Amino acid sequence: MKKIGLKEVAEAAGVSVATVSYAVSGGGSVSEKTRAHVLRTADLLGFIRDESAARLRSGQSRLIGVILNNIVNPFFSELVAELETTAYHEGYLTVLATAQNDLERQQKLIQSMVSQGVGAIILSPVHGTTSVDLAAAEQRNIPVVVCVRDVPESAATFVGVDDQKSGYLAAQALLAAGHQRADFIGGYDRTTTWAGRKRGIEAAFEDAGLSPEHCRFRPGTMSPAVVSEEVSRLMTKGELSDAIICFNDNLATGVYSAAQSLGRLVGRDLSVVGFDNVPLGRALSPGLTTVDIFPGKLGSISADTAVRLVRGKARDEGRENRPEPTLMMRGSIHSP
Amino acid sequence: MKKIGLKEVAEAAGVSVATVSYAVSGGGSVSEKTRAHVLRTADLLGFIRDESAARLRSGQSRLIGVILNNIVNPFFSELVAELETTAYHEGYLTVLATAQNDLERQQKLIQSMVSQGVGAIILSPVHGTTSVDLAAAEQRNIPVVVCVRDVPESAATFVGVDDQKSGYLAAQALLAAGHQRADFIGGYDRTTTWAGRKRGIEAAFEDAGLSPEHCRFRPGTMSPAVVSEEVSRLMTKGELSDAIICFNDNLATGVYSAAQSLGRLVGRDLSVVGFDNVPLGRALSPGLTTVDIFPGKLGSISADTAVRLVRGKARDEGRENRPEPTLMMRGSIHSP
DNA sequence: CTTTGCTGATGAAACGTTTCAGGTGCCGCC
DNA sequence: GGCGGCACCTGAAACGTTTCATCAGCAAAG
Repeated sequence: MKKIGLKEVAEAAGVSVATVSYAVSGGGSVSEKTRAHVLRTADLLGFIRDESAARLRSGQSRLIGVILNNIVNPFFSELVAELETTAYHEGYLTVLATAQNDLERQQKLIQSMVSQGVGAIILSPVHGTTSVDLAAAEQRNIPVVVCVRDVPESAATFVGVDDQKSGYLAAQALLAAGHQRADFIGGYDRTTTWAGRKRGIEAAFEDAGLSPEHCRFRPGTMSPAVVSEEVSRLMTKGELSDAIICFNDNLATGVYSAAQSLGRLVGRDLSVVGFDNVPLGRALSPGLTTVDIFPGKLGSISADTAVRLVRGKARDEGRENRPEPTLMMRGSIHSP
Repeated sequence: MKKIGLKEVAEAAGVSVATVSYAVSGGGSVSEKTRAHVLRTADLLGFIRDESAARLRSGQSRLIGVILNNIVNPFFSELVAELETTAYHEGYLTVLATAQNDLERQQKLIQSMVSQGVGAIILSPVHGTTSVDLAAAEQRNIPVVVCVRDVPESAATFVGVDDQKSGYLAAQALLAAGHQRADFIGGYDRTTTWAGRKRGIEAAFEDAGLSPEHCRFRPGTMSPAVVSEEVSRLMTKGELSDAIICFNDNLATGVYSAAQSLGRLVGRDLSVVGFDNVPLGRALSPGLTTVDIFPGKLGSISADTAVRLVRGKARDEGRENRPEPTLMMRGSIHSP
């Protein structure tokens, strides 16, 4: 079973290799008749174009690299799902990899992706990423789209929501219900996302005439299990307020299970609010009040931006269509 | 900023292109001294190997294709997460795409992946997939690993659990609690997975001395929202038993929210059991009793199998280490 | 009739690697 | 001193595609 390449098709169709190439890739000038004929023989023989060779020669890639921390978090599942779908419709395949909070691994992944010849990289950076970490890609003229978390002082295009506004909305929801204190649990404090939300929360407290000290900030984890353990511990020691802002919905499940095992009821004994608005939050009982940051939309915007950059369009367009964070009210907030 | 290839490194190091190639790829015979010298200059210049060219020439790929229906289902998130991690450690990158229950799309994806030159394809097939759908890959000698659901009459390696046993365990859990009837909700009846579980459930009823007719089979959806709607409808009409087997944990969340909106309590007024054992099930209250089929393990086994096949090892090894489905008891079952 | 221009088709040179078939030089052995 | 053998290195031919420069043919214009 010999491999079918342009050459084989050309022979069978009685034309030159160049003509076949133009016919299948739609370029050049080929008469309608020969084009049809070539295409017919091509898929008669089962011709499949070799993108490796095409990329080598033309430098154009139909591959987009995606690097993120952890795809198990439903926020990223949703993001990736939409990202992949829009990329597919634009004719691109996605190479997916997870960096798992490991800067060195992220580094290697960027290298590998460049090596594989992706046309662009969509990156949700590990905390601690700096602009020099993106150099490997940018040296080779591979555009980078930074996603969800920004990387400081980088010129790369950023796709994400206004974190400060998100934080403000979350805190405001609790304050409006009459809470005077809160705890902000989870996340990594070295990310721009965490820092932005913190500022927003503080601003909300100030606008309500309360010192920002009324909110305790407890970053450090992205694992629901750890949050659950931490909340249990703090709660039994009485060191926790009854208003909890979780860094994301996924972590909020940790609060729910801690509450359950201590016999407290979310929405009656304590208030919880999250970020992301993933489907999971609707399944919890009571439903989780959360700040919707439209994970799916972030995915499709990232993909769109990436393909625009691959195709060499201007860097700045599309920077404006960032979704607006929106409060999604459900039953997890009570009035003290 | 010119591109740095073997040639540039060769010039800078004062050796031939061939030597550089051998040095960076570890083959051939190169003295330790020159190898070290070459490697040093290589990363001084920031050399990054072009895998497209390498693949073109050698036919060896460091890419593994993964095609599944829907990555939003946490079962698949877990599977993909482990898959990607083990592939990474073996030196492979994964190209991820979703077929979204669309046979034609799956077809195109297989083509694209072959075209991109993946070394193997891991496929969780759309319902209705037959062995001819895999021809495009197998003609080009690209091994296919079929995952979770099998494709009938295919020679491809299969990685998945014993579905019949899983179904048996789920039903048995309900029967042991004293239930006499049940409803099996969700899933697609044309998949081997659904059919296997159905057989297992029927077997359990028979072993308990009950006619299999005591269980109603209601396949047709993979969406929690649809399940929720369906359960609400059937429940208010009184057409539903109080023992529900959900095709997977993700769908079970639909039952939870339906129950909540109708004022019924899972674990007191009705029993629910799922399949998969994803983290989500622990966050629900009460915790979801489920049949663990080890999504992560399935992912890593698939990856392992795929790289073994890429490297040309025998087809049959490793078929035996399939995980055993295991019942995971939590609070979602009551005794009527 | 010659020139110009245009359409459709082609030959051949890249792209960056791998890898085969040699080619040096050097050592040790008879 | 000649020779085989070894370790190390190199030139050059592929791999399958894109794409530039060219060309044949033909019609319209001069």
